[in-house]
Amino acid sequence: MTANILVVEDEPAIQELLAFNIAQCGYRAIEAYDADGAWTHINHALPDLILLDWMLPGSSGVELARRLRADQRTRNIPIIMLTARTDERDKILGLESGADDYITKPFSPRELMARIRAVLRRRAPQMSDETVVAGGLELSPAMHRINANGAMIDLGPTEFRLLHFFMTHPERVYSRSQLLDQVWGDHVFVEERTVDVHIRRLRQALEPSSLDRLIQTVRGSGYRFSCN
Amino acid sequence: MTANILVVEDEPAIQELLAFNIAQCGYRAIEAYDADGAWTHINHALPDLILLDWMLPGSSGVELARRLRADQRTRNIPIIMLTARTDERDKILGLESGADDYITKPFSPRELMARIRAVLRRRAPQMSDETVVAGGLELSPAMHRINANGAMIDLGPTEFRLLHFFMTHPERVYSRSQLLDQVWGDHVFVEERTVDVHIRRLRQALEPSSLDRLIQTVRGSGYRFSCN
DNA sequence: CGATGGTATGACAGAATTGTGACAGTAGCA
DNA sequence: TGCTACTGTCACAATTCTGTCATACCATCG
Repeated sequence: MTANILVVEDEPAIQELLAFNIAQCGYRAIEAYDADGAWTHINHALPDLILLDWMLPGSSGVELARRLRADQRTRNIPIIMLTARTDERDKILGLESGADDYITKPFSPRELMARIRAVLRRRAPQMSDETVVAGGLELSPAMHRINANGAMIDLGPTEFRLLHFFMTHPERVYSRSQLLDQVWGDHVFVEERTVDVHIRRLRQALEPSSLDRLIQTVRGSGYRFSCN
Repeated sequence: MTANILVVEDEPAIQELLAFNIAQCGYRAIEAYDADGAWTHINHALPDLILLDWMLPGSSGVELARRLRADQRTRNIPIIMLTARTDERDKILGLESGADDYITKPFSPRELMARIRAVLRRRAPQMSDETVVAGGLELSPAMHRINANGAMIDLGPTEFRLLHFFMTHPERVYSRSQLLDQVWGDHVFVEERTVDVHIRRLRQALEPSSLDRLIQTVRGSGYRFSCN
């Protein structure tokens, strides 16, 4: 899973340092030098994480962070703020504006990478765009479409993610809490029984195609998507 | 399975609330009221998770966290920090000192338990997930499935655990009380005869594949799973 | 051969787990 | 702003699982 990290930083030297460390860790760094450049990149492809400098030419990093939080598409992208000062007020402002974490320059690359990993680990896994085929179903994340033996099936966002997870992890039993972690994200706090309800809704949607038995209950353990 | 959670909290009311919720979730709460008490418990038996209050009499929670991280034995025990303040700076400090997660009072028990589960799950991925093969049977804990010469066998939770134990401990006789300890857990109180009933149910499930003779009765001693 | 102690089996009620329909709050959208 | 669709939760129904008996069965031994 190579995550794309958008680095918004106007100083080339630091930009380069960050890019080097990020690449070292197996992630891909995308460079932006101001808020406008950042938006361009974001509109082109949503990054998995944004490393955002507090001081930017034009509009500040905090402002960009606010804009990111206001937009539905970018709302859930984690942000780590970078600042040159140790000014405490900056920390408060940065975190209030929606940043997930915060680090001051000069920082040790090791600490930064540790935080990046922590933030990435915490976020809900991203769904790839590849079409998945399993058990007579064809699911295309890009088009948000499901083809069941020629019939189209419409699902809500949650059921869609749930089915996508099952289709990419077939034949294996997942407990309710594992499903919550994988499909809802491990920072969400909902009742475990909520999973049951969504399983039911998913089965209900698959029923017209007689594919509802693909999702099996394993009493005492959880649920399983089985192609047999 | 039942994880021990050390709760380091000086306020009895909160201690009790935490203990109640932890017990509710099936974990065991161990109580400590200060850093020294915590060390005593830790030296006695390593907990699976530590719930640590930020404000403690004597040395602070952060200090205890640092000490835990410095010690080889306790380095890998996950820590969740509790704090009364909503000051984001504490969050930074807490995470820097080695905590795995962080929660502010007042917290919802549900959120706290969700985090506990998440942390425990991250740290301890399923242990014996490996497929076991013995006596013409193939048992996969991950899929919660049993393959008997191509035929799928469905078992209830108890029979599944029983068969899993037998397959991982073949050719040896176990008494009823040993089986109760190993399969049911050594804290439950059930009649020894109950084992007979579950043995029968297991044999019944294996019968269609003519594999019921794998489980042999040793009169006066117990039962044995034999591959011959 | 019958007595004896241990084991197998079928039935059953209570416990535990899961399925289901309803509902209110919320978020997205026009 | 109002409308629509989606979510999470609950209460209750339906199902399955468990532990315990009572009884039938069997090996062993006097």
